[in-house]
Amino acid sequence: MTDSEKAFNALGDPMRRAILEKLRNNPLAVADIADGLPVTRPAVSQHLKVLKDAKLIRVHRKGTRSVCEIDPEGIIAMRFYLDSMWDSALTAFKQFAENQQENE
Amino acid sequence: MTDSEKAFNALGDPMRRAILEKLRNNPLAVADIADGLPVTRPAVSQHLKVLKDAKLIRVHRKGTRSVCEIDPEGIIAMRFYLDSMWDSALTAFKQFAENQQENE
DNA sequence: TTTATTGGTAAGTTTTAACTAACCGTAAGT
DNA sequence: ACTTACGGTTAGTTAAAACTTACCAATAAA
Repeated sequence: MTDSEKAFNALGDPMRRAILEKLRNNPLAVADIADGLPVTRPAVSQHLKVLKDAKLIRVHRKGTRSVCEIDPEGIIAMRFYLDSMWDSALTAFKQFAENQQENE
Repeated sequence: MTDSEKAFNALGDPMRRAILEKLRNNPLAVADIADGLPVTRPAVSQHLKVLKDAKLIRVHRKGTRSVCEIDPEGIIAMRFYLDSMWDSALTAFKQFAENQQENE
């Protein structure tokens, strides 16, 4: 499975998007992420594993704490996929317009 | 729910990504989309509903056929979200670097 | 060396969503 | 008018994945 596939799978879940939102402005420890969310800390821990595997976050130990921050790599992978899709769509529209003109 | 939220939910599913891939280069009718996919046509029909609601595809009737094509609007919504996330991440990294320098 | 703090993991349950089978409606063709 | 092609919808089933509880390991503080 490619990075972008993993990333799309990961961000398909609203809770994981909420987690990523929490990390938008600053790195946070796991407990801080879980705080305020309507799920238990183990659930958050499992989500973090998925986000990490999709390269949407990076984690580094700081004593007993696991500090999480956004990883640009996953974001880039998704952007690349979307840009490619965007280009294809534009090309398809252009071709369609040309075909229309032919059949006039 | 916002457009980008719907779009992320929609593309979270591999089958829906496969469907979008099929539409990458040209519009297709429902049966043509279902052809080759390992699921039944009704399943595809339900996926198309989700994709349409997320503004990732547009559908227009042509006789008895429903012709589907990529809708740029949903793509744009996701790109916008990712760009915003990207900006935040960069700013956060910059701030972190500055804080590091202070504490030297 | 005890005692918190922090967080990862496993087992089992619950919930969600993907899927199929069956059915119906509409438009074209004969 | 009959028939075929094309697709949307519903009900019910199945499969996936999100979640909780319980437990354990590692670090830091007392």
